[in-house]
This record gives sequence, C-alpha cells and structure tokens, in this order.
Amino acid sequence: MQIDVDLLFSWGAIAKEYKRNELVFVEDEVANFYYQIIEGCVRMFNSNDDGKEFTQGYFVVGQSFGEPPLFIDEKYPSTAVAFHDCKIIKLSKDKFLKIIDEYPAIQKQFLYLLAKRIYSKARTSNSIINQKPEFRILAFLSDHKKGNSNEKELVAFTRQEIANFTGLRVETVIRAFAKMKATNKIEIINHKIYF
Amino acid sequence: MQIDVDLLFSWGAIAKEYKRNELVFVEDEVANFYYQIIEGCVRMFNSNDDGKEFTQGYFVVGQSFGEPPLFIDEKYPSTAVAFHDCKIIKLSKDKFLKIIDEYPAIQKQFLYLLAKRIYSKARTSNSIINQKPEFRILAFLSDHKKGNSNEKELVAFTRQEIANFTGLRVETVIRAFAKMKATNKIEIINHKIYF
DNA sequence: CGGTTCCTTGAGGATGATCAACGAGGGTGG
DNA sequence: CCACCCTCGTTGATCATCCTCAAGGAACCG
Repeated sequence: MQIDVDLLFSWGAIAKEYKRNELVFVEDEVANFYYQIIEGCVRMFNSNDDGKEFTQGYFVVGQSFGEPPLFIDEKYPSTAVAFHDCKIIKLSKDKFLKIIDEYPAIQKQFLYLLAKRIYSKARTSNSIINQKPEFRILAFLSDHKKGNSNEKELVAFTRQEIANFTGLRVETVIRAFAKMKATNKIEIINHKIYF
Repeated sequence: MQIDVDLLFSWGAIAKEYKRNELVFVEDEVANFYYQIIEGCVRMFNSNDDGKEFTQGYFVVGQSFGEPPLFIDEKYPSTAVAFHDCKIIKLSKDKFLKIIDEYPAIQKQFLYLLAKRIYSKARTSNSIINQKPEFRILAFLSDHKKGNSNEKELVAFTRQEIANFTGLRVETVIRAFAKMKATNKIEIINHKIYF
C-alpha cells in the first residue's frame, strides 16, 4: 500500500471507477493528479506513428502510478489506461505534494519506490535492447512471475501484451514460445503458457 | 550540485581520482558507496554476451550516480566507468543514508532527482524501442543538446558512443547520419557533426 | 450459436547486423 | 619534422532476423 487510503480521503481524495480500456491520462497531458489503485490494473504505454504500442509497465492494486511528473512539473511521458475494470483514488497535485511535505515517512517511501522503479527500468531496457527475442521474453516472464518458486505458473498475459512489452511482434513472440516449449523452458497446455 | 561538497567531506567522504576507462563499480557488485562527480564524466553501461554494450547514461560534473541500489539494498544493475579522467567523491552507504535522514531538504532533492531520471528513462526507452534508427538518433541528440536554441552545436560523442546509446551498430549510425545530412537535419563538417 | 478476441502458420521482404577492408586525423617519440 | 600507431570514420557486399501480410483456426462469452 502506498499512501493510507483513509488519509487520502481525509485530504479530499475521491475514488473513481474506470471501465476496461478507459483512459486515465494521456501522453503529453499536464499532470494534475496523484493516482492510486484500489481495484483493478492499469497499463502505461506509448504509441508510435504506425500505431505500434510499447508498454512501459503494469500497475496493480495498492500501487500508485504517474507520480514522477508531479514532482518535476512535466507532462505525462505515456498514456495510462484501465487494463481491467478499476477503482482508482485521485488526489490533486497540490494536496499530494503537501502530504509528501507533512509526512516524512511517506516522502521516504516514495524515495524508495522511485529507486525501485529506476532499478527495474534499467534492467528491462538493457534486456530489451541487447538481447534476442527469447531472452527478452524470458526477462519479461521472470519479472512478472508472482511466486519465486520453481513451480511453473500460468502466465496471465496474452501474446500481444507480451509483444507490446518486449517491443516484438505477436508472430515473433509465438514463434519464440514454440522454440521455448521445445527446449522445455516453458510449457504450453491448451494455448495457455506456464512458466 | 547534488550534496554540498563540504558537507560530504565533513561526514567522512573522500575524493578519489580515476583515469579514463577505469572502473568505478561493476554490474552485480554490492552497492556500498555514494558517488558524486567533482571532475570529469562517467558512463554507465551493460555488456551482453557478444560484448555489445548498451549505455544507460552519462553523468557529468556535479552529478551523483549509482544511488538507487543504495536505497533498496540491491546490486548494481550496470557498470560505471570513467569516461574521461575523473575526480569523484565517495561516501559510505551508511553515512549517505544518515545524511538523507538528517537533512529533509536533501531527501527532497533526491526525490526530485529520481523523478527526473524515471521520466527521461521512460522517454528514451520509448524512442529506442518503437522507432527507426534515424528517430532514435535524433532523440539522443535532442536529449544531449546543451543549449536549446536553434543554432547547431557540435556533437561531442563519437559514432560508436551514439551507437552504444541507441542500441544500433556504428555502421548503421554512420549511414543514418549520411541520410540526415542529405535532408539537412544535421551538418557534417570535417567528420564533425553539428546538430 | 454467432461474434469477438486471441492464437497460429506460411511466404516473402526489408532492414539492420555482420564482415572485411580501407581512409583520415591526431598525437607521440625517434 | 616525419614516421608510425591508434582511434575513429567510411564503404560495399552479404546475411540473418524479424516484420509484414494474409489467411484461417481455436477458445470463449453472451
């Protein structure tokens, strides 16, 4: 949990519902709100001219997103959309920055959070740029694995979503999966992937 | 300037000199120090199996680098090397974290710094993944332009360095530059690039 | 059971990587 | 001052890989 929900409400935050695929904010828009997910899952992405999308990240229950621009007075570098139906807390930028100032413990939490984000962005951009499709996909799968046991678990992303995250095309992802199945790196049962 | 130099020294920091190409820290090493540049320039990068390098970023005088792992108790995701001869202040992790705790203003500065880094990492990874060579290079050039005037200025990176940053190969960079010259996006005088 | 979304396969093509060889400039030491 | 070396830039030819396009099949849901 990022900021205590009751605290947020006491500062005037409101909860808003978003249907699947509804936009939360759009690239190049001015950043005016702090967002924290109560229910559902949010995807951040960029589109290029051809309509090809690149997923910057997924955010789930309890996580906040789109904060960096609030601190540095920048526009949103990406678009955020409800990946599933969502309930999201919204608080104005001013109030959010005041909370940060008034509660040193919260400020510190955000420092750690941003440090984590940079760390993982450094790792993903490295694996995406330097490596072959199979490697990129494996990096994605490892990062998004819930348990860290050896047991294989269901991958809850479509091949298209994995393609968007790894900067590949669906067909390439599918073909890579075929190879990975052959080498026992994953299992595919009934079109579902287990890793 | 990140943290006041005198303050750092008063907390027991030392200044160390690094020759060009000398390593400051290495990928996967445990993070034990805070580093701040007094003189010179540092490059952070990853190498993959083929020896191909991907540059995560350049850091110049007055900037600190390699802090995120200090906050979250992780190993370094990349290697740092002196790009030119350097003088760098080094402070132990413990003392650094104490400074962060004792001076709220400094803590806040780091929050802003990390926010900026995330913002620019989001932008670069997008332009690198989604786009054609020429576009990637233009993004790099814009990001590293000092003045924001329209006047063309000398690009102080070799073609190899630009290739490492954009995830391309030298030859591809050179060929892209040839096209960009033809379309007047850059000038090349005596092998030097002006953008 | 009809529609939508997702998955799959094949063929062909474009693009950037690779390999090899050479040119140009700048600095250093004899 | 010149010869050499080392780094950086350049060019062409060839290759591998991933993208593109097209078509169809499977699963799922109301």
